[in-house]
Amino acid sequence: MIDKLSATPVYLQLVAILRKRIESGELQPDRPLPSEPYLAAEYGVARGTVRHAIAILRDEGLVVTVPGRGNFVAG
Amino acid sequence: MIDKLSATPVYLQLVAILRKRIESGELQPDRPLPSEPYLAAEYGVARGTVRHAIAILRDEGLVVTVPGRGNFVAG
DNA sequence: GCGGATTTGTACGTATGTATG
DNA sequence: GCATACATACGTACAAATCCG
Repeated sequence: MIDKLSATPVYLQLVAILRKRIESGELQPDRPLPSEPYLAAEYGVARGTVRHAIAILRDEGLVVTVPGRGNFVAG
Repeated sequence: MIDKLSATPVYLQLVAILRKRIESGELQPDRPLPSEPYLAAEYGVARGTVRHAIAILRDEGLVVTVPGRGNFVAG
């Protein structure tokens, strides 16, 4: 999934992957994304990199973050 | 300047400080801000915290970042 | 053109705090 | 109280871009 040798930064690769998972319907509106630690383990990246990617999706309005609960696909 | 015990996160305190330095005219349009390592040392915070604050000012359009050159007050 | 210095960019790891369930 | 999850903050390392001698 993630190519750490690519010219595209890992966090942008992750943005693209998560956006695809959302737009494909695999991750559905009002449903939580996998937790940040889970995504970090799933893709073999640091949690900070996951947070960087999610922050971009949040800016785009695709994701809503709720402290203590999780990151949700915008409804 | 920075109160690490405040309820206001350090990076938001830094946003307020830098915004004031810009709006007061101390930091002038098209002139560079002090470098990130310099600001980090000046305020006794980590460089990541400085970058967090600058990213917000960039989103607000007050700062323009040029890789390899520096962060500039929007002209 | 080359090398070194400076500055921002990316990525990692760790620790602690806050909110929720 | 405890476990889970996000928020903040620190530190480190290296890459990439720029500039200058």
